[in-house]
Amino acid sequence: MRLSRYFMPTLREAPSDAQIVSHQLMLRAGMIRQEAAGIYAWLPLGLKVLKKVEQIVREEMNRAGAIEILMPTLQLADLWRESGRYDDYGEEMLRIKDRHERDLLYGPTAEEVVTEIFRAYVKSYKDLPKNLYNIQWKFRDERRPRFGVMRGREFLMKDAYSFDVDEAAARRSYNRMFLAYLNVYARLGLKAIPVRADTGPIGGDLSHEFIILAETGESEVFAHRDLVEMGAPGADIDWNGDLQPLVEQRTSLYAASDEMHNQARFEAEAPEDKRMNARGIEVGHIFYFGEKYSKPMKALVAGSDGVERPVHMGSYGVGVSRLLGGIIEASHDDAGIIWPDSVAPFGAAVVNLRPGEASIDAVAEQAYQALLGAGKDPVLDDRDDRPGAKFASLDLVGIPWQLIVGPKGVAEGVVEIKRRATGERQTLPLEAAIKAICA
RNA sequence: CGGGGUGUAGCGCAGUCUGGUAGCGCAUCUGCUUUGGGAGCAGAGGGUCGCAGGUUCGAAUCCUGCCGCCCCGACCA
Repeated sequence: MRLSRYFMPTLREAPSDAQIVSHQLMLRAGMIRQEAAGIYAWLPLGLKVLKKVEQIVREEMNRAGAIEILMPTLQLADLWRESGRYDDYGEEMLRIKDRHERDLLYGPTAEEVVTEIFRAYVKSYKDLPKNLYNIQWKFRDERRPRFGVMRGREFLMKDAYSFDVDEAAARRSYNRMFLAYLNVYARLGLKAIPVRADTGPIGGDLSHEFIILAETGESEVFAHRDLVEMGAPGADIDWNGDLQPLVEQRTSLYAASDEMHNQARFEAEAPEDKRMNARGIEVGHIFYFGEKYSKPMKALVAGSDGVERPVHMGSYGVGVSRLLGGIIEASHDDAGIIWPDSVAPFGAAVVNLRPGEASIDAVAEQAYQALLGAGKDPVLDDRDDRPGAKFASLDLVGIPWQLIVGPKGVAEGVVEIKRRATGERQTLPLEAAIKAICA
């Protein structure tokens, strides 16, 4: 991609409606455009990052044995009447009528739909367990949308739903998602803490929220330091094996958000030098809810004894669009966004300081082709701008590497590379520069 | 939904109190100079002042109503 032909409308100043840094930077970087309160159009750069985050979530879901489907955004109210939630959900549900005066709604979540799908086909314990997920736009008509994509009304969510024969089996499904979530956040360059969440009327210990650490985060989190340092389990664990020890390792250490926090317990369970008090952003929520939907909606499976019983379900959400805001909150500086390599809109930018000057163009093109061939998803900055303007906008949008091709270097047979995250620069021959970026 | 604010060019803002027909910076366009961290000079284009009524010789400015958006609170991925 050539920047001279791309659509990357960066702004020098942040629009005044944006209060938090991630919102300001997403607007300034030309990633999103607000179309209504809490509703955004995704511009090329924002869309690229959104797709990369989405793909990482997808890969980790698949790895953990979940199966992707795609459910509709518009749902029939009758399904929600079956579960009893149509009247309970309140003003946050966007209700719509079609031309036949049928009640529809723009889905805020999909338990009803997925349960309807499941019950239509699955009748036996032999077909369990199953985990179906989708990555789809949701709508919640928040009273007060804010913080850009962190608290929008329309948002992209990955929601997975597990189906099991009993609670013990459901726990195994839960464990897979628990660990898969940690892998997702790790790949996104985030430090995530699973904290016990309120299970409401269901009870039990099977509900966790995942909070990523960010100094500007909205919620407060208290945790044992070792939990953060322990990190993710990694891709190569035995997903069909017993995951309980790995989960227990991470749930036995103290971790709580402010509303669940108990200072006395914290002090009892973590020595003073291990007590961490930080700020974070909630980016995932998993819970087991048993027969809450399967019972009223008659999603029954026959057990080995031939008796039909409601299937045990759990649901697992990740706010995909929200994660973009979360990543930026966790990773930025005064100059702009610092994308982790895994989700950066472009892997590297080749900065041509003198577009139109044949000798420089040739080296820039060569660098660009080399990075392209190496699969780095590069962009060529051939804009007719001053160097300072180019550097500033590339820093702003957070491209991890800049490969700078200018007259001085080309005369000496070298280029310069700059790492966005650290500001570190190196002057190298082109070959070595490419190698360093691809390392 | 309660409280507070705000709406003037793509973005950031002044002008409103005290009515006289709209301005500044950035961005855009043209020309020249410049070229390693958001350049300089000269010139140009762009706004039914959120919408609808009303008062007035005259309304961005005063009055009424509506709408949008933002912030604080209560609720959520």
